[in-house]
Amino acid sequence: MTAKTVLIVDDEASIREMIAVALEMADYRVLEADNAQTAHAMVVDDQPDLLLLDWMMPGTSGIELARRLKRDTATAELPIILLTAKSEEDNKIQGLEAGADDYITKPFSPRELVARLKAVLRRATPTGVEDTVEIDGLRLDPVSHRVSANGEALDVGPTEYRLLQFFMTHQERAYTRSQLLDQVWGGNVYVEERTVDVHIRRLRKALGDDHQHLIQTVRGTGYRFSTKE
Amino acid sequence: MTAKTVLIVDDEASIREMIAVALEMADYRVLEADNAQTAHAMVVDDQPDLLLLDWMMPGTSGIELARRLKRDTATAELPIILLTAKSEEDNKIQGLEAGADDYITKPFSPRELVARLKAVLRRATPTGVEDTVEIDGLRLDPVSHRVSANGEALDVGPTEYRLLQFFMTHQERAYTRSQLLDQVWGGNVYVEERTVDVHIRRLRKALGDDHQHLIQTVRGTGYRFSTKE
DNA sequence: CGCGATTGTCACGAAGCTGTCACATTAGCG
DNA sequence: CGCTAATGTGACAGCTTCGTGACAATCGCG
Repeated sequence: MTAKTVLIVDDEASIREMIAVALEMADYRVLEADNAQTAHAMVVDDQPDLLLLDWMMPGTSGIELARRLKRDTATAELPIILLTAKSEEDNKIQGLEAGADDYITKPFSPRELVARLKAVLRRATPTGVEDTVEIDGLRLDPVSHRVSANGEALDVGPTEYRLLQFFMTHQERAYTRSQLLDQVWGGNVYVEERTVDVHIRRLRKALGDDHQHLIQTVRGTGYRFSTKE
Repeated sequence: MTAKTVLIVDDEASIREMIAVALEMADYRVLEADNAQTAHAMVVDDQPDLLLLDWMMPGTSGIELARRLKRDTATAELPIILLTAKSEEDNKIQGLEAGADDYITKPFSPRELVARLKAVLRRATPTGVEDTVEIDGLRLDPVSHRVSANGEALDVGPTEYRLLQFFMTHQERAYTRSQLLDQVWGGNVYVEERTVDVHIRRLRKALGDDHQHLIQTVRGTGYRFSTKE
């Protein structure tokens, strides 16, 4: 999973700092801006995944920025959480009307912040619907997160599961170790290429004698999933 | 009674907006999607109580989505109201055949929409009584709010009860801790994910040796309720 | 207010998973 | 047939995830 980027907009550096530390501990990438003008530019340039926006700021207020961003189709999808100093219920309504996805009143615990932020991001990025794949009696069901061979459950580790899922949805095509690392491990990990071999072996072992022929070695290149030959 | 959640699916933001405002005034929770793909994912993840579906959309059409949802047992119960631009009677027939519960032609007044929607929901949840579920000798009765195993009463705390109820009505599907927090604890609470683990353990303990195998750990992902294996 | 039940969090240990290495085996080639 | 590069395989240390008991805070109720 790639780290999400959060843009913090607040005119008080100390507050930004506090939030930034909390977010970095929770493995988010953090950007900062101290006014609406800069913030707008950064939203466009850096495309953060979420905006933490202070309500009260000199010049263009936070809510004004929120409204502007929601109006522009290019940025309308960006989830926004508004921060505000006091529990002013009136503002809350205005804030939500402006298109904010959540609303946190200061003071708040870093933990609460992170939790709310997770919730908003979770809702913003709906997980795609994946269909069950069945090939040659081998079945992978993403909904129940299970693998079975001719009805019998197979014990497959997390990485082997992802590897198999990738293969089953990309049959009949040879992949290099490097491509597999990109697709299955995720782009920016650094792992030895030979590691792929080890997981291929673990997967073959898990598949058992009946199905390991599906994972084929393409000498000098990599591996392929295929029912043929 | 908790607010009902309505998922609006339409590719035009202005229409969604109009409907959303009307529904929020009538105290419904509103979710939105602008294409069938996202909508499908949200139905699965967020489990809305009703689907407001536009007939014409780019890509997979609304009616196609309706058909798919009605075919899948997990989502077959979800009431669907189809929206359509003109009073095309042919479509109406097709729509009802696809499993839609009602059918509204644009333009419509917000009041009409809310009224129809209420009617459909009323029909869908008969007197608000949920059925008792019994699986593998384990029985959960929402009326008496009790759990029993092979006739013998089990001592289950409130949270464990809700957790079990959710699981028993959503078998064979792996859920992340995050999803469980959304579904069982409610969307906007902030709780540590590991808390789920603790309640899972309490539930397992309460179920006793005979039934705790029903709650399965999906390593690296979350948990699943299943009778198999 | 006082009491038991419930809840969320933590710390710790167990269990499982991961990446890497060293060495065995194999395929391909002249 | 012998050589070399590529791949298979078993072992293992380090790390992550999960289960579990304890505990303090809070809730519900008399």
